[in-house]
Amino acid sequence: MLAHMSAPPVGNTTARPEPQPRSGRGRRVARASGEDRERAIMQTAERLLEERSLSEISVDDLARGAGISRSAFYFYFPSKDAVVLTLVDRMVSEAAAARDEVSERLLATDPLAAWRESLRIFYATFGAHRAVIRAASELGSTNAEARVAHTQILEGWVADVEERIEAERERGAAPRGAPARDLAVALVQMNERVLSAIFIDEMPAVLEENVMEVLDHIWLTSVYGSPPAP
Amino acid sequence: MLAHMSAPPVGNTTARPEPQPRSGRGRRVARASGEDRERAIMQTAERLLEERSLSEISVDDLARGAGISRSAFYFYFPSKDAVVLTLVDRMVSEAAAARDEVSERLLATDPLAAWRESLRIFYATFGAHRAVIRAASELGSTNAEARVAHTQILEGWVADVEERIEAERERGAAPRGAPARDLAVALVQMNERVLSAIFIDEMPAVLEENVMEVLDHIWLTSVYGSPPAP
DNA sequence: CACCTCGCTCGACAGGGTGTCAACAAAGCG
DNA sequence: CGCTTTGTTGACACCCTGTCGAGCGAGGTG
Repeated sequence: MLAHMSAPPVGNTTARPEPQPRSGRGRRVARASGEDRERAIMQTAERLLEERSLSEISVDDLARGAGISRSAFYFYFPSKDAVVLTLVDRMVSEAAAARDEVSERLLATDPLAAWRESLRIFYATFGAHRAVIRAASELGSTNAEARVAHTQILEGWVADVEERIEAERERGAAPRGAPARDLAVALVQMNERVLSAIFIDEMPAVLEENVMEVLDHIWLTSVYGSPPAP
Repeated sequence: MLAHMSAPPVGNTTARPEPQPRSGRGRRVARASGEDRERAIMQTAERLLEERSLSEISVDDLARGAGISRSAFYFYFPSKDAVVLTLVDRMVSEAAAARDEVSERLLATDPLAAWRESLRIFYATFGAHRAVIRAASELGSTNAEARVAHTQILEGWVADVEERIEAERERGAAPRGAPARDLAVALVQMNERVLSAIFIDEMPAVLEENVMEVLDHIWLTSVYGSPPAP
């Protein structure tokens, strides 16, 4: 394996001589003023990402933005990528919390509303951090750790959706058609793709004012409907 | 705009002092043995991309693989990215030709079969060049020209799908539901995402043996079906 | 045949980015 | 007060990219 890629893997905290116990991705243990600097770095990152893409931002930019030297940056994060990963973590946790709340509230009483509400949760949460979404999708193509995280996140959503589909089939509300797991994967991936296209200002994209209607339509018809006979 | 990104934009052929007339993306006008070298570079690229990601391949690797020096490489292509773009062009043309053939043959007589066949075309064509797909998706996140090309390609497919949906609605075979254009965008993007996940060995992914069934299902239910009443 | 153009090749260079290190400063703390 | 922890820094060693001027060799031209 080559080790000289332009965006090297991050976070193999184990193989690094750490003077202090660290949690997760190179974040220092909570202590004193260093917390401020760390926050400053993350804020700078989020701010710069609103203007340019991740590959157009250097460690130096991040450091200067936070008022420290480039080398000092490495005291707080092992790499530029690690900063983005932290930003993404935060955003994903936010979405997970909101989704759990919806499941709790609607799943048993009104499944159709639960589908719709869940879709709206992701739209709202991720729509509020478009710069982070853009960076995350960029990261996925170069950074192995990012891909692992991405996999875990999707896997969680897929499992949740699969379970709901099975439940609807169980109670006779949805027909047994395509394999539930694979249907779930496809729908989750569609969501991801459709929403990020909108957030990243890709073209073509679904008109933002129609996106919830369209996603509702595809999810509900494919879960509850059967294809036409030939 | 900063110009010091690690993967700089390519192909602005206009702003470059070209000694010879060039067509498209820095490709030389057809002539002598240079053609061989150019092919050698492309072959090397496709071969190396089977093993490592685009960012792990340097211009030097490509040049050495083709038996020339790094500087000589720049005689043939303005950048690493341009090589990939050329590879992608080739693949997309292939898919376009196949799709046109299907439209011609099935669209008027058997619309349902036309949907199914079209899905299979993309699966087969792109599945045959997985390394290129991987590289293309990596390129999209850093290279502006790649994004433009991507947009044009998708826009073409979307227009085609939208037209077919409208036609089915016109003749009363499909219900008028979600806006046809937006439905088309969402479905095309889903395809792209689901298939590349499979080809790139992402996880989670739809099981490859189920993918056609699942895509058929989602396309047909969402085009021909109506969502359940609350 | 001599010449010259032109396609092609190369080494060297300049510039930018990354990650690491040893050394230094300042702030607790026993 | 000395020692450790927490920050901070400049310098260094690399890697990669894109450009340039100079050179080489084969084919056409006079």
